[in-house]
Amino acid sequence: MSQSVDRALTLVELLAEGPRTLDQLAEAVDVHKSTVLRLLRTLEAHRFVQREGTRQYRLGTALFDLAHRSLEDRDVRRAVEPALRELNEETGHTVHLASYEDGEVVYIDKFDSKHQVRMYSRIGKRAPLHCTAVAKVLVAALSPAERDGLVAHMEFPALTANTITSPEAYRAELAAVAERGWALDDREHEDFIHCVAAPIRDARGDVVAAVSVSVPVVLTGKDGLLALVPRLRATAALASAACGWIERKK
Amino acid sequence: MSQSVDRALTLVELLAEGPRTLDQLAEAVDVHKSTVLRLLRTLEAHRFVQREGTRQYRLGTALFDLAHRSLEDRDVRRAVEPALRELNEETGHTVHLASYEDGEVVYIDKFDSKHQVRMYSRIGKRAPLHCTAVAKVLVAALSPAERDGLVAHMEFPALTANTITSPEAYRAELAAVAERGWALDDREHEDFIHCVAAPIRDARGDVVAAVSVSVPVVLTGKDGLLALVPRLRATAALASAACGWIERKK
DNA sequence: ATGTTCGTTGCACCATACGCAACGAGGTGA
DNA sequence: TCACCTCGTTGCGTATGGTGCAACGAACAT
Repeated sequence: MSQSVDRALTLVELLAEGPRTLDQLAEAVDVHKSTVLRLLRTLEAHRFVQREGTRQYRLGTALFDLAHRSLEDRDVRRAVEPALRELNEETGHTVHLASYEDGEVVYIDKFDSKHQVRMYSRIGKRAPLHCTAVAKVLVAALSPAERDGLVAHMEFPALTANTITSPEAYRAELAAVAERGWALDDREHEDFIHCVAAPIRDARGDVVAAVSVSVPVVLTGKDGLLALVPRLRATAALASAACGWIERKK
Repeated sequence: MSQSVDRALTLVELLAEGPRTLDQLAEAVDVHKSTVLRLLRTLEAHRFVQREGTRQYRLGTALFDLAHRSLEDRDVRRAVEPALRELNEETGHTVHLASYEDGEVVYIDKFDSKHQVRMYSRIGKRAPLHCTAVAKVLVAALSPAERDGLVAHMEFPALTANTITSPEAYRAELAAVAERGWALDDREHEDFIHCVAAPIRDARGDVVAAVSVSVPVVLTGKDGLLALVPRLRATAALASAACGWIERKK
């Protein structure tokens, strides 16, 4: 561990709480102010901090650059893996991670159920848009224009008795999903399985993926499934945090 | 300048371009890999970088925290001042910065016209919602619910012959503003002045303020005013960048 | 004017960050 | 299976670079 780097980073963290003067910083990290000054100068040269007026330091603009640039090549799958694994281990049910790309919803990660009864799915598989919870979440998050274009060209084959089979009903469902922040697949895809899904957001608030829990009906009735929603949303929140999302108060 | 801090920050900047291995980093900054390892460990302890698998380093999540936290207490006015000042000096016209809070639009900064003909306004003054360009921009950016609530309780006194005097016309105007990304006040507030305004966004893309240019009609006709729009939008983009906004490609 | 509170500079010392070289783990090819 | 190669990791001795000190200077207040 490098002492000076450690101190410099501590300074940055302190400044995250608001602007500080040199003396305040020196006292907070318990280092001589001349030392703090040198560290700040180095940080300033890299635009990690900037001076405000003559006696105030604050965080610099490099942090925005860095945060955003790292987001771009950040692999969502890897970032959210721990959160999803935990959900899978805690509930024992199948957990899916899906993302939307070019008019399709694709499963990009999967954690198998620990129960005997499993469902078939695999990474890379395309999810039907009209009867899966993840697709509902992802489509509901699209821009109105893109969403309308997509829905206009969709087909609605009835896979079970509960499948949504009309664009109108689907649009209404999407609106409901967007409103409440999670989606339900109530045996709309397969007779013996139902799911709930929630969105994962990045630093900008854009929905970058959806996480779902799939449960065989024989194991858990609808009430039991809905009881999982808070746990699911907690996972989605954790996963979003790993992608840079910070919930904005008020 | 502190050598180790300097090197550590350089490492962070390198990692912003994508994940790297220890050797790559050592070579890039031209220091021994054992040294780089120690720096990375320190950075890792502060969550500035994180390991991906066993032989990949990438930026850590602390950067998101920091970037967002610094945004919150960041003073928009101070951040965008240089951009607005430049617009004012270049065009010579009055430039306003306004923000929305609790149902009101307030001028929070102002750069006076250099021409003889000035307009009256002051920092802290409330802008009429129905007939100013800044208000149109800010109200158009509200959530549908908040916007509807606001418009429902608005009054539409006719201040000039051009003032919008009905909720319906105002709603249509807001939609047009949202669509094209800037707003016009075509002598709707005062007979002898017209304005254009554009939104300023933060890192999350939320509209945090609006910048406007106000021009006396005697100086510049409507064509001349509209010719200022590209310049205005450039300023808004610059100001947004200072608030952390990064335009997303595609 | 006088005092106070900051940021800033030069300097001498020694802690600390450094490079080196050797080790170990994990992967690859024959 | 073994040998080889490529990385990350560790311990160590050294001198470089970071540190605290004390004095200076600027800005502001009394």
